[in-house]
Amino acid sequence: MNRRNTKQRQLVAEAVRALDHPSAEEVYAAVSRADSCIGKATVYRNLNLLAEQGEIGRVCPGEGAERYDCRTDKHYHMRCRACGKIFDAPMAPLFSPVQLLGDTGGFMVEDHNIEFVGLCPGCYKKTTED
Amino acid sequence: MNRRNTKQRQLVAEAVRALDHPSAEEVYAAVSRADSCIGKATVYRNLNLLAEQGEIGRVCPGEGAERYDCRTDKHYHMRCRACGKIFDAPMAPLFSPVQLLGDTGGFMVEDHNIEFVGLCPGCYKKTTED
DNA sequence: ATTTATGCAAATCATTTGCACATAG
DNA sequence: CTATGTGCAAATGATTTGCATAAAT
Repeated sequence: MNRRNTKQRQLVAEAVRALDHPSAEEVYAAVSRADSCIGKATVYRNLNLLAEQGEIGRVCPGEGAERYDCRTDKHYHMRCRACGKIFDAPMAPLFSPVQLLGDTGGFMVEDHNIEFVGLCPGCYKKTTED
Repeated sequence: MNRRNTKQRQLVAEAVRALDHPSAEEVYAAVSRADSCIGKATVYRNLNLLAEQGEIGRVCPGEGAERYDCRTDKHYHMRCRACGKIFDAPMAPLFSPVQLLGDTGGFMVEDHNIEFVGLCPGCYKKTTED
């Protein structure tokens, strides 16, 4: 399982870094501009691979398609319920959130995520423009 | 839009209450036992309807299919990364989590969710049985 | 009687997989 | 050379939708 450095993989990694919390579809669109022959499956495969290797982050929103993240450090997100866009939450990760839990009944907590949901500036504006 | 009280809707609501954070598929399986002719679309439509009306809760896990919840009060969940099952987290909901946030840059936070991820007792046992 | 709901099948959307061919190391 | 990766099309899984029919009110 020696990973190779293909042009396609590089393009996918670059796209994730250039875009802001893109979906696979958005990465595909961006990468297609540089290499119009690239297959969507290749984009998906490389997103999974880069995420597994810790080179990019993966965001699993409560709603909508997966998104990818150039940041790989622990942080939380805010999701706009109107447009689905993801934003970094301005909040330091909880140091030891497990201390907030009572008796889990034997459930081994390994990780946690916090998602804030609301309206991004653009979508909020639209709701007040009526 | 006067909602009707159909046998199917009752069965779906009962199944959500009888099961523990079931998926739509699990609700369908349970309801099929009482009414073998029920359509899967009817189950989905009623789950959505009951959730919209606040009669049941909906859990959107970071991974895996949506799940439904007899509890409708605010609470957090723990998800087993091995079997996908959802458990209630023994933790009081944060009173005002928005206070934990810095400047959101105009993002209007309306809600938040916390998901703990790990291994449930059963799946943890399996990992140590080797 | 009317309107809301159902069952079925087909459609949709995001993602993965099989396979023959291409290519990085 | 040979394992790893690619492009394509088909498969998958969860959920939604269109439509003719059924049943609550």
